[in-house]
Amino acid sequence: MQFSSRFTIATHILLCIAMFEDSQKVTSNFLAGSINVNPVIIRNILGQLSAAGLVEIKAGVGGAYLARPADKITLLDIFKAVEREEALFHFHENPNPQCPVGRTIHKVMDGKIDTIQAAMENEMKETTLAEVFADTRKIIDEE
Amino acid sequence: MQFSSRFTIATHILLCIAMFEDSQKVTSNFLAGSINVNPVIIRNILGQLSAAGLVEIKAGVGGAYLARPADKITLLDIFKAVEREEALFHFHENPNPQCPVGRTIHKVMDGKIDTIQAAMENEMKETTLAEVFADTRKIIDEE
DNA sequence: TATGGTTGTAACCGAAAGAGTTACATCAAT
DNA sequence: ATTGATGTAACTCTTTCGGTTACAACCATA
Repeated sequence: MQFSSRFTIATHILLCIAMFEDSQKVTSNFLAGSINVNPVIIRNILGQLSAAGLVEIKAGVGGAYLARPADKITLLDIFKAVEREEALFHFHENPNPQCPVGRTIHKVMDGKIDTIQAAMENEMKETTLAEVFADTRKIIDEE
Repeated sequence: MQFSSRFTIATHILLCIAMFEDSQKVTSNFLAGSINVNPVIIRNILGQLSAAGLVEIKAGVGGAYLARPADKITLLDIFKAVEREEALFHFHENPNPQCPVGRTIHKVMDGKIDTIQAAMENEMKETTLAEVFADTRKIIDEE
């Protein structure tokens, strides 16, 4: 299993907006060109980012803008905006209650799974879009 | 996206083996009864656990046994045994190299993604089968 | 107010993977 | 040889992702 590419595409979108929103209108077609996917995919992800309050989109006239400063957007915000809301692990639903292991497995494992998921999310919370943007800017300036 | 239920099923399998291997022959049919899925699914996962060196299976006569002590098996061992080997995040493949963001996004994000994945795996490494087994035993004894 | 560039979405398609099942060859102790 | 297991191939069904076309709705502005 893998997370969908929506997370990296969404990050790419936000970086492009941060980089270009002051100098030009950032449309789904413009983003599609940079990311190299179909504009509809961009519009769908952009819609998710908008619903999550990370970007503002000008309907009709076009263009996407950050809805709050880049240092107030973490990778976890991006991740939660584009990944379906659900538990990280799919638990087998119907263990046999007549087996001692079967009727206790959920009690024992649910907490472990939560801890594992929390470890991942805490790590994502550590990095902001502003940091990623600074890294990007640095590499570009060194070229 | 979600991890498949193979991880929780595999953990369930190993707990059953730890619980019952001394008192009875633990076959795929027995396990299928406790987990409440088709025996073929058990055999496939058991095969993965065997390939990873976590269990030994007696062909012909039948029965599965832990290949090493439960305190030497971590949740990460189980996870890696049953999940396809690959990166956690699916990165969009072909960002446009003519866009400054497009040509730097991999350099910037690859490391972040590795760190996130490592955070999850480190957390999984913290818990052993022996601990999960002890928790299970404790709940059963309190019933 | 008509135009034109955008966004928002519905409706598809194909590929891949998970979950489940049946069927059967193979194995090894008795 | 029999018997109860395992190993595995083959198939179905469902869901999701990634991709695409098509088109309605939107709105600044000419």
